[in-house]
Amino acid sequence: MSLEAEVREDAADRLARLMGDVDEAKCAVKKLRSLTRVIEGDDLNAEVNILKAMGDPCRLAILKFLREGERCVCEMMIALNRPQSSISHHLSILKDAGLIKERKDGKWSYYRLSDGAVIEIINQVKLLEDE
Amino acid sequence: MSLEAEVREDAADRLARLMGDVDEAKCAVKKLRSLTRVIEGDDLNAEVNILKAMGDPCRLAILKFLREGERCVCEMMIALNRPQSSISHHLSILKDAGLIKERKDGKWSYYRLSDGAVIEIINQVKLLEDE
DNA sequence: CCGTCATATGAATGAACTTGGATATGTATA
DNA sequence: TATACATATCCAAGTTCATTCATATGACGG
Repeated sequence: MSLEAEVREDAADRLARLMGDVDEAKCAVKKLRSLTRVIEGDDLNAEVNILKAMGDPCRLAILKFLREGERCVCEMMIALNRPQSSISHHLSILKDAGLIKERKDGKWSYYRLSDGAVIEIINQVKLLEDE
Repeated sequence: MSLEAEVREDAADRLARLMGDVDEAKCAVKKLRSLTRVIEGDDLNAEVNILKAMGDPCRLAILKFLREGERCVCEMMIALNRPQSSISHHLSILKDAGLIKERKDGKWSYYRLSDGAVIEIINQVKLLEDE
């Protein structure tokens, strides 16, 4: 039996003891695992990447800064008061996560939010924080 | 001059050169810094904590699991197939961030989402991911 | 082409985080 | 009071991540 299955078995045993009735417990385990499948049906990793990308002070500040519209790197350096390599690094993480889009124009790179959902997430987080 | 101020000065010089006009650049810098103040006016740290708490595969799965309602630790162990110490550890992070609430009943601890905003954030993240 | 400029990338360091086993805490039951 | 149990906390090890200096890339102007 795989290690993973053992872990499950252990937990299932607990539940059986908890519920008293073994058959009932088996049924409950079945239901729980079907929920697992629903959760894992989403691409958890992609979603985690988005949240991880937003979960950094510098990057969240960048996103908030971009609510106003398109901006270039040197403006962010001033507004956020960080070295260029830091801003550039964080921008690439945000871009990889699909949160922002880039437009190159000569020497300059301009960035903007890729979707209104980003603003919506920021707003909901603020709602949560205010409670 | 503080290191921080030097960084700003450096970036401001860049902008001045970029815009050609020093006075115009000073004005632009002023505007950028006022935006900074707006961004930092929010409690960035609290917001980052919320996003960081959500940005982990196990914790996001827990939150999705709790969409269905109140659950105890042993159910999460089965559904997410993780050792008890891991589930417990992640629950405490989610609780500290204010994302979930706890109810103790005898030996058992039950957890639930603390606010509908959590579900809303998860939905918006999924929207972003699907694009 | 050559130097300058805006931005990206590489590399090294240190801090923060996840993980899981071991142990502690606190509750119920006999 | 002693035991079993659910959950929390501790600890050590491995991993990921942010930071920033140094360097590379690629575009513009002379």
